[in-house]
Amino acid sequence: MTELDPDLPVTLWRQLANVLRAQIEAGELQGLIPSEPTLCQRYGVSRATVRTAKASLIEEDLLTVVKGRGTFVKSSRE
Amino acid sequence: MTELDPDLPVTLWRQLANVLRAQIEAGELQGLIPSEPTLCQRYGVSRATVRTAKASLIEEDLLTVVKGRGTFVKSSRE
Amino acid sequence: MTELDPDLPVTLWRQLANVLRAQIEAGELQGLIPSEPTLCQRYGVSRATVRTAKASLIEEDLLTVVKGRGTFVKSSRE
Amino acid sequence: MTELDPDLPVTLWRQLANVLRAQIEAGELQGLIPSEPTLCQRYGVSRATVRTAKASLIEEDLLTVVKGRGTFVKSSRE
DNA sequence: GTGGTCTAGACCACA
DNA sequence: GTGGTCTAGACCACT
Repeated sequence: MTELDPDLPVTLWRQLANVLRAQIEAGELQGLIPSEPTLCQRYGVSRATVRTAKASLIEEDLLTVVKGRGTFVKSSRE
Repeated sequence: MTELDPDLPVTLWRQLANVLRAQIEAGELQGLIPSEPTLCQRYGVSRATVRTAKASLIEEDLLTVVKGRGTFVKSSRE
Repeated sequence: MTELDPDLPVTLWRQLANVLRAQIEAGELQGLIPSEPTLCQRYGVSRATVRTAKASLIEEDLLTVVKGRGTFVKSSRE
Repeated sequence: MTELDPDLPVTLWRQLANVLRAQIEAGELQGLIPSEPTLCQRYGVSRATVRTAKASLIEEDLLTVVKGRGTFVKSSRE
């Protein structure tokens, strides 16, 4: 599993966004992505970090959120 | 049909309650109101949202429930 | 699919219970069984018929109900 | 620990409200009460059940909520 | 075939 | 890391 490094001169949320973006572009992450608590545990970061990383990917139009359902990788990708 | 907007800064159940209240006051909704599953479909929300909206209108004394029969607009309205 | 016959001198719910019991004993029905509305559609019977059939299988200790989750085939079967 | 019984002819949320009310009146529950997920685990119920129970105690003016902080036993009790 | 209760778990706003 | 809102869908009691 890709690890995040708090000692890098890059914010944790940006590292996490990079990791997730890479997984999406590699097709490893499709459809419904893991929940926020799951991502917190998996990458050992706080909820705020996960949310900021997700917000940045939503801004990039890579993710979309459905309230009460979860967060999904945008399907309109080729 | 009145639409609900998940992006408004007011909860969905409150929007739904407002819509139903307006229909009741306009006399468009009388007697037996549509069932909860029907309201779910019509407004694209979950049953919990429908129930919360209805609970608020019952609290306002606009609706009344008859077990096993359905929910009715209070007749003591002029 | 096994069909139920309203013209038989056996109640529908008993026919349905027999069908389900056979499926359980054949191992075709395991774990979570279909919901009540699904069974209604599949066998073309009313909700009451499904519930009576299920009640009889629960009485026989073949099924167990978990509120809010569903109905399960009893695992303590060998 | 007080147990809740799904088989009693009283709803789970009402049983839970009764338990919490008794603890408050006995002084066993003071200040910040356990979080909703904690109460879910402790009493083996869903969050919706916990929330309904809490809503009834808030209605009774036994509890008060501070957004983002938690739920507290009303201090104006002697 | 209605409303009543419940489960499981998601994201959101706020501190 | 809390409570707030929401989704999806189960069984139950009653008519």
